Amino acid sequence: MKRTHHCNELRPSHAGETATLCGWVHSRRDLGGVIFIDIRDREGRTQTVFDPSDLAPELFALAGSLRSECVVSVTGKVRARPAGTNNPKIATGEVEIHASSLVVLNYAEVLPFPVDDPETAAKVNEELRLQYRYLDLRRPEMARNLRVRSKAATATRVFLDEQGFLEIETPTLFKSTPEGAREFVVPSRLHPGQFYALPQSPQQFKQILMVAGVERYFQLARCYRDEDLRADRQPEFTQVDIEMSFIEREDLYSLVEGLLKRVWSTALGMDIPTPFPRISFQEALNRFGIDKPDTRFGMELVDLTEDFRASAFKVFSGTIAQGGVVKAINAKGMAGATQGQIETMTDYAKSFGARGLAFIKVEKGEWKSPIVKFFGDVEKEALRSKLGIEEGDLILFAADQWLNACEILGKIRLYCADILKSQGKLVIPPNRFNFLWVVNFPLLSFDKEQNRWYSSHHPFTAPVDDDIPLLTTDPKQVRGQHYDVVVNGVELGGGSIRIHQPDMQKMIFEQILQIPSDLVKARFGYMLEAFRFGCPPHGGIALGFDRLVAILCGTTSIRDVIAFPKTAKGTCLMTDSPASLEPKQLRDLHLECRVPQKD
RNA sequence: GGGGGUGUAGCUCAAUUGGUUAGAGCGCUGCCCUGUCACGGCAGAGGUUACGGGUUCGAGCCCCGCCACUCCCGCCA
Repeated sequence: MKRTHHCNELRPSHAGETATLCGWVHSRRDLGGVIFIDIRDREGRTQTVFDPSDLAPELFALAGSLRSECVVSVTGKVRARPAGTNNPKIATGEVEIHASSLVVLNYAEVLPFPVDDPETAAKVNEELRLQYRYLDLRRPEMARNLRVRSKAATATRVFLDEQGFLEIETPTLFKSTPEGAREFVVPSRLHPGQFYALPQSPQQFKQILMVAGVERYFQLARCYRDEDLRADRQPEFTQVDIEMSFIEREDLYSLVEGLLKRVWSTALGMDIPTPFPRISFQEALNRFGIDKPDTRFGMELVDLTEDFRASAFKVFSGTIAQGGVVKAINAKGMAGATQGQIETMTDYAKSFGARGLAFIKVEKGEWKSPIVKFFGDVEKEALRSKLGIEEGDLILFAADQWLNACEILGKIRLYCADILKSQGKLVIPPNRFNFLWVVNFPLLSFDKEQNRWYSSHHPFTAPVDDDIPLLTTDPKQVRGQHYDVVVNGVELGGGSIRIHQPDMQKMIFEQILQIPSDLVKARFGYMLEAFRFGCPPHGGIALGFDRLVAILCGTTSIRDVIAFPKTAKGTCLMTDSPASLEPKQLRDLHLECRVPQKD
């Protein structure tokens, strides 16, 4: 049975050699007199031929009894195929194995769905694919995704090792830190009534490792968040977690640029240009209406506030008088938008608290709009020149406070792009990767309901040095030393330079975030204490590894790049988890369930 | 927690306004076939229309409930 070659290896130069292939029956073509069986393994597939004229009848019958996905070992002489019978579709298409022996290592029952035909298999209900994940993963596209993931992980480790980083594991049994994401909780048998929590990220450990003098740490860290799922969010996911001492922001940018350059080159053979453009949070919102802009297409937001400050159209001028702004985008080629599409966009606007959505359709040389009659000639001319209005355009307006107006149009911009893509009017090459850094986020945001400030990112983020005096006088204006790396409108990761002075950290916790002193001590006391014993300045980043691999693989769902993902309700259809416990297990854990146990 | 979509043969899908025995392709089973590679030909089996109620002379289709999958909002420091 010993395998001599894999199924993507044999070429005409091997003719005359005896070879043994092991793998799955990909397809069987029984012509009555001669049987062709394609053997598939992880690398590819190779045709074998069973010819009754030189085979024992039992062996020929055995070949005839095979069906799809049986596991076999076939031995025979490699030979060039007869003239005119080459198969140019596969790499081994010029040769075949003239079988002299066949061992059936295992039979396969009829499969619940086909794995041999990519077009059919790709359309199979995901529920079924998840239930029989081991079959789904046999499909070449899924096998390729696993391989890309492995390549990306290895490239990451090699690159960071070259850069002097140590890979260090941190605990997955941690404790609850109620800020941030909801946590998965693990009961303790040895400590009745006490619980571990699975970490939402190794944030605190990696900072402690800097205090420990590690200087350069990384980990492909599994993280856990008990929040609702999305196509790009799973309850357990993997981060490339990085932390470095004695650095400033620029040091980290160039490290991550080098890392991503290496990953793209290893996984896709592509050179991505570095350094990445930098854009401030302010500019990202002003131009794209979102803090993770997709810059692969234009349709940028245009500010019209000054043009409408004195407008007769009170909806605009009134908003401006109250400190708001008027902005617009030009969705080129969307004048034919349907009533339903306009309504969807209006609903977006309303979900942000706007009263409605103003628009102009430019059709047959006319500006069709419920509001254009309120505009003066100067205003119309400003629109025409600033927005570059032409036949077939759809202009969409937002008049609101700055952030709201930006976010409304940002949402609509992406919606319009999707429509234009589906109509073929906007074409984005699949190998286009627009990386950029978004920087200078506000350190703090205000929670109106609770009447207090909270960290935009997390409470360990250092303020920009120049803004430190503003912490007590004008917190809103304080910029954080936080950065996000974005590609094609996807937030790939984020991080920051951390606070390394214990006094500053304590001040942020207690005075700015208004966390009571005793709570700070209970939750973060060990950290503040650590900082007092010689903490180097440090910073880091966490990259969403699943998202990164999904982008490399050209898919929008990270389920396609995770071997055994959870469903949208957080269950595993293959293993049927989560599941109930035996009463004894509950007793051992000192737990009582108030919900009837499902079997 | 909220909103949208889907659920019909093993798989992918169809089924006019609520109307006869729920169809097709692939797969599967049997027979035939010595150069196929989406092999081909002939024949055949296969259905609790997710599930539970209701309306109706009659429900795959309409109504109510429920389950699963999925997308989005909230949520994800």
